[in-house]
Amino acid sequence: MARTQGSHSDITGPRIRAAAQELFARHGYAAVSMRQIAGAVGVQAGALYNYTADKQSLLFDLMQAHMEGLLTAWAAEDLPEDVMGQLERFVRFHIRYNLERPDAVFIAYMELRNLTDENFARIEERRRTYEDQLEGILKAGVTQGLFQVPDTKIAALAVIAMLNGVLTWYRDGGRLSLVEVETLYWDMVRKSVGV
Amino acid sequence: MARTQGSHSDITGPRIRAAAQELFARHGYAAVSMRQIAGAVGVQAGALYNYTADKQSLLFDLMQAHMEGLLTAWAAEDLPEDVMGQLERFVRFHIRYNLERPDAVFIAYMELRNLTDENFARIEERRRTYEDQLEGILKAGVTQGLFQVPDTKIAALAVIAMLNGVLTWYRDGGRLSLVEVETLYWDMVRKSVGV
DNA sequence: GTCTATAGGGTGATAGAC
DNA sequence: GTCTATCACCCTATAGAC
Repeated sequence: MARTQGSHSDITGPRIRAAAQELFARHGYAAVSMRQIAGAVGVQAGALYNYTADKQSLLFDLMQAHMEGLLTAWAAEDLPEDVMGQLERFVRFHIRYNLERPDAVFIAYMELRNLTDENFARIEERRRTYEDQLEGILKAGVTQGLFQVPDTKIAALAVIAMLNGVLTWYRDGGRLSLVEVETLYWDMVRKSVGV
Repeated sequence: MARTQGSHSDITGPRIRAAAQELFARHGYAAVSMRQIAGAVGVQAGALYNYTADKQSLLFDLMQAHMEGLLTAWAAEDLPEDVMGQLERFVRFHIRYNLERPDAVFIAYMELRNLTDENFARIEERRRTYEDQLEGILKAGVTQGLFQVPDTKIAALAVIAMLNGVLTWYRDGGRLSLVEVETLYWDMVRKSVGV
């Protein structure tokens, strides 16, 4: 069957999501118009509505896809037996995964208040599930007497906040390589949960 | 001299800044209109322009005032002689000061990309000055052999990012008191810079 | 599937009356 | 100092031609 003129359904959708992700990350969801997104893709604004119900769905789909990707990638990690090794794996995984997709991470943290209540609850549940992965490691370490952590929930939040901070300053080709950054943060995390 | 009817210059200005701060923190700068701010204050939109040149100045003034207040308050702290005591003071000061004005802190971290280039540079300089306060303590501790910190710049950023994380979950009247939170974080920071 | 055109309603900022 | 009215423009989302 011959292609209809101007028909690009298989590539326009991904290009819209890519353009929206970059623009939302740079300027913020509320500051970006559907016309800007369309312009970045090279179509008219009306064409966007063949791929998304509305602007809110575009934001939610990006955040949802990011959280699912994060959880799936962590679940696919082949973890070592020892808890200390698991914690190191988490630290390195988190830094590396987030630095590889800074726009998606930025949106996931900055645009929560632009979600509808229902969408917010769904993203929040995914985020909590991720935090629980780290807290589980900390709890196991406490049980085994390896870690000295008075409050595993707060410690998990503190570690993730610290690791997320990398995104605000890391630049490719900067003073430190990715592995050096991982190692610096792993050193701080390891000591912060120790005796 | 008798008051002109409807003249409230001495109180309307602060009320506009307070309303803008709350609305910017809750919904984001780009999502809040001058009409919304005026409505919260109880005036018409045109009246706002007796107090601010434009919307951008309103945002910048809030951020600038916050950064100056933060630096001034830290400078006023009566620091102990020992470096370990100084680090503890910084941790407790940062958590307490920020939790007392969550809206201002939220704006200072979330709305940087809505500043003009010139305004961004001025805020960024203030932020860097604050980070330098912490890095100075870490450097002194390394010199004295009290701290084991391979990279004081990264460590300062990591500690501040960790402490800022408190803002995302702390609620008045929650499971932990302010002092308990301070102590939990101080425990983690102390260990993370130790040997 | 994309286009043009448009509905219906916002936006920041200003002018001039009081 | 605040008001009302307005300018010039932008917004999301939809309808119907091609």
